[in-house]
Amino acid sequence: MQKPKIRTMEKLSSEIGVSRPTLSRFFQDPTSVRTSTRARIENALQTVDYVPNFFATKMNRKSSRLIGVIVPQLNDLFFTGLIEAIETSALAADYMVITQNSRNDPALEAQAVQNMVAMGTDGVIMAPIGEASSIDALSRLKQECPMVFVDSRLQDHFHDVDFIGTDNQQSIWLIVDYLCRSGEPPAFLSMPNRNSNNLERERAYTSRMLELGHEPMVVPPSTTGADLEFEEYAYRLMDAHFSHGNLVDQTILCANDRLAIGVIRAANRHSLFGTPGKGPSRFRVAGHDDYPLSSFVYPSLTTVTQNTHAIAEAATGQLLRHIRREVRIEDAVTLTFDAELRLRDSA
Amino acid sequence: MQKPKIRTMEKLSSEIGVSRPTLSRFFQDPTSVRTSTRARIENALQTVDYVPNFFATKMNRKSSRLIGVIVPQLNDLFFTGLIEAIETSALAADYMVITQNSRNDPALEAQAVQNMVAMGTDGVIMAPIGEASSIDALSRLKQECPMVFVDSRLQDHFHDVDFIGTDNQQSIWLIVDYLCRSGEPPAFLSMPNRNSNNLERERAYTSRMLELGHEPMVVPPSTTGADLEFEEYAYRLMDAHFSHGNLVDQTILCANDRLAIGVIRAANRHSLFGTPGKGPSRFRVAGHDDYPLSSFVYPSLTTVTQNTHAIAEAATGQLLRHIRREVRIEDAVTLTFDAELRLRDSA
DNA sequence: TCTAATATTTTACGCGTGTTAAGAATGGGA
DNA sequence: TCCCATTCTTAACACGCGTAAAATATTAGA
Repeated sequence: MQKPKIRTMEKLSSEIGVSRPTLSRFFQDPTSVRTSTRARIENALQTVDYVPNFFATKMNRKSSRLIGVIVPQLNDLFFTGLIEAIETSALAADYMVITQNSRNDPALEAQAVQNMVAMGTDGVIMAPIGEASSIDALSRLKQECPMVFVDSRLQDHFHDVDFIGTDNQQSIWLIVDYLCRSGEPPAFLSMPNRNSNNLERERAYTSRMLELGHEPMVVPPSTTGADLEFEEYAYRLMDAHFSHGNLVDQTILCANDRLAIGVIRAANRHSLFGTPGKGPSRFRVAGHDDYPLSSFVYPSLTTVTQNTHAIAEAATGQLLRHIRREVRIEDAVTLTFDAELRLRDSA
Repeated sequence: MQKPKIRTMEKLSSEIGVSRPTLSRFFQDPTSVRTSTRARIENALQTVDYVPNFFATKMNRKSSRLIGVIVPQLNDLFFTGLIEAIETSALAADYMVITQNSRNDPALEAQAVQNMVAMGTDGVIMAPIGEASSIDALSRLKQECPMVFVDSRLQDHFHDVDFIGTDNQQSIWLIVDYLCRSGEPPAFLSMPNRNSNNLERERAYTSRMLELGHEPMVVPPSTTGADLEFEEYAYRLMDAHFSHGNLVDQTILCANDRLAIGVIRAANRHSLFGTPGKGPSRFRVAGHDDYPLSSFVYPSLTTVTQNTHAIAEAATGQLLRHIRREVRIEDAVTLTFDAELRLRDSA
């Protein structure tokens, strides 16, 4: 019942009766050997247990056929969606994906980068932590293999690195305009951490509000709780405000949907979405990203979409072009996808 | 500004003036070389760019110091939480974690398993797809290195493999008892796919209902939509029921929180949670798992906890004991954690 | 200053596969 | 049947580092 285990290609070759180099070529590309030989090998493989040693195959090779993906956290469905989509594209191009989680820790991010270098990845797709990222580690990676930023970018460095993400100005203007024409001009709630999305969205909010003749109002971020999940952070912050009667008539535009989900919970706790007999409420919330669960909260969240799938595909495509040297590094590309309005019930 | 790049330990050794084997020992354990030598090496490393080749270091070594983790999907915060916790424990024991996503596809799962064998992982923690899992691939893995099942187990095989998860009988009884004593006995909504959790929970529900003298009622699963996310699946299914006036007075116990979140959306759409002026509603929902977002939906979800952190730690600990041969394979362990009730507003 | 213990170097081989070059075998078409 | 283009075998080297044994250097203690 147990198939005999063969541990090296050498033994396998003597077992089958073909030479080792032929086997080597077979495993890299089965069509590169004659049909009859291939059949012989494939038949033999049915009867034995043999798996080529991963490390040995990657050792003496010009290309590792490995693509690295580094994300700042895994407990976020935006990033997991991104990873899955990247994997799909990469697999289609016959690349294996190695994922590393930097956990919002610059040291871990640097470590992840070093692992990529050590594994000789052909390219890396990276969602950087933000301004805390180690410039040193990233520049080392950059000169080692092609890389592409997704989701967020580093503000003052790496202008020669591609970026694929959402056009925050377009998306924020879209939602700000909608909110302003449908009710009270919104206040803005930003993320506790500082990455480019946060800054760009806040800036876009402020400038658009001014253009529309409204006074921008940014909810002061809490100094504590930066280690919390977004939902919990926003919940606590807004719960405190509501408890003091602050912001209860406001429209709140959140830097992302996960914050908005926390705000909605706080608002529900304080019955801000209309108490029976007290007439329609004026409190509204809107988000940004179209998080997978945004349509499941109550009231369902009005937001603007972030096209995870398109971003992942574009990032992988651009990286592959770099790997194939079909594009020069000098021509750094910034590819952003337009957001669409998702009108639901929260605003 | 650019540090000179050294690509091999050989060159680095001649650069620094220590022998290569000494360097090799230094990288494996800095304390294994003399303090003065270590200082010399560490100083030199400041001035050059060198990172040991990952593959070469793993090649000729008895232990790869790699732990594999295979999950059936990434777009689920339960699994991402599990992965993060496993990584924490593994990192503390100086192991690196390689994660693979089987995407609920038996072929991909088999491929993932094969990758683990190819990389010579010292052990694998695996959340199997379920009954569709490839028995062949898994048994090959089992005889190659220690493995541990988490979350779900394979019903009719691998009784000699450890399992760490939640005690479904205890958890379901807990929630069934609560629901029965606080209102109408619940109906049961199960997952579209078939893994051990699904079956165990449904069985526990049925048996407990009978014990309590109630008629069990399992909502017939939809034949379509098995490829949907749980929330969407449950939403569509229940929306159809509610549209026909079915189940609108029921208490629904869901096999997991993600289903419950979909049910809540459907219920909200049909105003099942009490319309102003129509008196309190009888419709209730409860879930299972305490999904990170369950307290953020409205009404917040009553559920039973699944202790992700404890499961991850126990699984890693058990795997490490196997790796260190501190425990024999014959003594397969089933370690389950008791659930606790999380009473919220939905039931 | 000498000895013993410890630390390091030298030397050598091994890991499993990629890769190349030269020659041998094979197969298809004229 | 013969020739040529494929395909294969053989042989050898390469990859970057782990590891072991023996030789040498360093250090501590007397």
